[in-house]
Amino acid sequence: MRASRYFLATLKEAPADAELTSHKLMVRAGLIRRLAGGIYTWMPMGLRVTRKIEAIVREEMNRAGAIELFMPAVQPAELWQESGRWQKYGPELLRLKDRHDRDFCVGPTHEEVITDIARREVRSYRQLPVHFYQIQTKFRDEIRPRFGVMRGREFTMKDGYSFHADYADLQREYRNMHDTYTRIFTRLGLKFRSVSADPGAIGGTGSQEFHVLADSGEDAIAYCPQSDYAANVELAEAVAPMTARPAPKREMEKVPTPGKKTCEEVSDFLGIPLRQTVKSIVLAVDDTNSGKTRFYLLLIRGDHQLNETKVSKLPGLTTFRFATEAEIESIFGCRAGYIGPPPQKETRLADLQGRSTQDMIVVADRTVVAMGDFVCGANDPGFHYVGVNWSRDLSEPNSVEDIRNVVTGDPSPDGKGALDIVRGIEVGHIFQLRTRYSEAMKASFLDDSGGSRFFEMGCYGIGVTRIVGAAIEQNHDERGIIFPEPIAPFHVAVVPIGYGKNSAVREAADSIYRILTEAGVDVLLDDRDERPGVMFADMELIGIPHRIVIGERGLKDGVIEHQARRDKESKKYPIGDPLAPLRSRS
RNA sequence: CGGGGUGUAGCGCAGCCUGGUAGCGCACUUGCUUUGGGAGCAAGGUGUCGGGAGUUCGAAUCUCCCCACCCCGACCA
Repeated sequence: MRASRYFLATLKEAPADAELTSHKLMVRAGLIRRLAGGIYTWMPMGLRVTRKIEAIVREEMNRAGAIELFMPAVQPAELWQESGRWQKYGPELLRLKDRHDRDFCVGPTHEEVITDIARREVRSYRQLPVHFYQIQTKFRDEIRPRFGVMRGREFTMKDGYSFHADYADLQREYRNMHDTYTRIFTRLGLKFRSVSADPGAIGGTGSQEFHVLADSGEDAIAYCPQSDYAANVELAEAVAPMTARPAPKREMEKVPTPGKKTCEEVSDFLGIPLRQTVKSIVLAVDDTNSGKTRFYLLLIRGDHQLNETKVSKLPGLTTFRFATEAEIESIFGCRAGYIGPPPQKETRLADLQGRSTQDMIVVADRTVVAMGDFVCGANDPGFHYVGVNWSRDLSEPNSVEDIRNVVTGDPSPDGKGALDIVRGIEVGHIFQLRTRYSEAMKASFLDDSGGSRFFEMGCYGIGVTRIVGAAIEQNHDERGIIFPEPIAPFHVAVVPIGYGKNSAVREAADSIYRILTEAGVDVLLDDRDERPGVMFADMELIGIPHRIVIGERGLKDGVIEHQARRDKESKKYPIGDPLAPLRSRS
């Protein structure tokens, strides 16, 4: 490709709305342009990158035995009502009506459509297993789209769905996909890790995520360096402390803590370690049938964080919300910041609107029940208790659960060492759906004995457009993007100096361009006759892995200069074999 | 959804407090010079000052409403 006939859209400055490095670089390099919140045009240079990713994904999916098809982006509501997700999916599902006032949605995923295909087309176990996939545009109306293409509303995804006669065969394909995804991300040239994950909204049982490792990642991954344990922090189990609850050393005492609301503030103020404090979180569950609201008081250690995913899995707490400020005050008689578990022997703290702390269901984290002489709110504005102990000062909690995020140093759930935490960007996810959709949508086949059975299903996704952002997030420097070779828009930039006025340079550049192109190399010839600095800066910003410079200086000695994107300096090669610098590395 | 912030030329910004008819850098156009790391000089074009309503002799500037975008938060215990 000749730069003069292509469309470079590089920018010296990034738009002010771009925050994340990869987002800024993608806009500056002219890969994308924003059309609306979370909706982007893929400019020619960016499209080349996504196409290369798609090609690798497609090749590996085909190799793994999956079959490509293409499903509609717009889907009728009926299918979603059948699966129950028309109600469940919530506002992320972009709904629309056609001219006949019929309901449709723009597909955020395609389980319903593919299950419909399977129940119509697949009737016999002889047709199983089968794995369909597509590479297609999805739309999810994110609450807060951000980070450019990383959390966009419209994005490209490879989604595959497999159908099996029994669970064992589903597990076989699930492992096959785990291997395939590992191959794909390896081929893409990315540092990644697969982790156990929460199946979330899609539903089903087993699931693993593939994360590109990057400090700016939205997800936290807990892994054990001593074993192969790795899980999303949403899921990673915080095991109960081995140590028994210590015996009380001091009496419970109510101390003034004026204006100190957070555990950090109280800890600083009292000079007591943060890990000796307990924070109280009030959750509410609205019972839609009775119209009543149940309240839960969750207790976690001051330096820990609540894990909402774990909480939502507890019986009765599936649909929890945080209590409002007003609800907290009416129960505890004081503002959040000074609330705590109700001490024994103390009279009911408040009885406003018939609520009191005695009606609360107290759920303590596993760590908290092993604490002694701790600090918590006194349910009196401006006061906390110190030296609080279970049994002596407080009734035992109604239940003890794992409700916190694991932190660095926590024991690994497999008992083989301590956890470390890194950040990642989720670019792939594989699920065992089992019969979640086939049962809901009555998708069945006849087995070898003539009996009707529901399909065992798996589903497997890769965020194609997100990979572009993740790859850049992982590979960049102060000059711009450093694309891994397999996904770079061009493999080599040929930069002639003085193309417009020096015929020797021009002829050499044209010749090298021809040789490389004929050898099947993706070349961008910068024939714009710009000043060298401009061309160098553009090619580096775009992140083209190799640069070959042709100038009057080198021609005299019969050499061209090659510099890889990460190299500090260039190396000279004889002009006769322009493929040599690419061969010696690759 | 809640809170905060920002909307002025293609991009980045100043001007707003204290009202007087819009500016800087980059980019763009033309010419000359220059050409191994984002050139110099000269000339030039570019705006519904996010939208609407109001106050005023006069509004980018003050007031109100709306919209868009960005950030933070989602009860902080």
